[in-house]
Amino acid sequence: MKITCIREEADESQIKRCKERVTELSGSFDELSQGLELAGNNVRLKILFLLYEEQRLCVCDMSDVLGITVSAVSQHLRKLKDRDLIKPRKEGKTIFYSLTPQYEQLLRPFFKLLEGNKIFELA
Amino acid sequence: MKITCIREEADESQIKRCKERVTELSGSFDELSQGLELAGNNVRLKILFLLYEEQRLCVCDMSDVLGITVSAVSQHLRKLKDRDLIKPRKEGKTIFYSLTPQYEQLLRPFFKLLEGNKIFELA
DNA sequence: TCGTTATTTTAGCGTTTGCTTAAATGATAA
DNA sequence: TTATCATTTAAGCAAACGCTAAAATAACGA
Repeated sequence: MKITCIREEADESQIKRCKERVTELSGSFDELSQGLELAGNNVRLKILFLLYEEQRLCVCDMSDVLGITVSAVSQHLRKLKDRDLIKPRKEGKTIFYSLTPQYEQLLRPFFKLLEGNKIFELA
Repeated sequence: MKITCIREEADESQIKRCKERVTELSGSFDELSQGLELAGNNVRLKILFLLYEEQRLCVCDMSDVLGITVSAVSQHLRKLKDRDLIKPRKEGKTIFYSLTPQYEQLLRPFFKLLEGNKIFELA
């Protein structure tokens, strides 16, 4: 496995700078990429957005809205919960999920775009 | 497969509202989730951030910086290019990649957080 | 207690991902 | 042309993903 590519005209100082940057921000890359990976699934993005608009929903209703089994939704919710994107709150028989404040804030720019159906206007 | 969950206390109007929302924003969910999925990979997030900070880099240098083979980097770049997150530009023997303006803009909030190593401050 | 309701967990499956190695382009310079 | 450099593509594989169906919890009410 040849990892190091030595271009003749490579800018060594740039490469060094980048390597240092990647090292020092390593933890942030891990944290953020794991969050984005969760939001980067079609079903989970819908769940997150619906929680943004509706404040709270239970597994049962999400299953109905999204047209997949309760079990499938529950498995998505576990992933989101494990990484603290959402939190559960029990009320009577039912468990309602909500966005955590920090991810509501982090993802707000995207929710705003979705809200206005403005995603395609990027292009 | 039982998709519809009828809770006794379900808010039918809320469910109806959510279904309509999911339907009308369907295209935006697809578009955005596909973009986030790409940014939600550790290696690709680093690539995108490095392009944000350095303006342009070639496969060869990224391979060096990230410590994976040129081939692996090239395969990530293809995915990013296919969805218009980045664009190639040939200069001499070398192909330099840059962020497209629309995704530079879309992802800027995250780049700003990364820049200051502020991801953990979310919690 | 026994059902019933809401949810989670387990098992299993087909598909997709990300990587490596090796082969294939493409383009430049001798 | 041939050789070399930069990059991409193909093949193959182990691991992860997302789903369903079925079993397991958990908690409430008759």
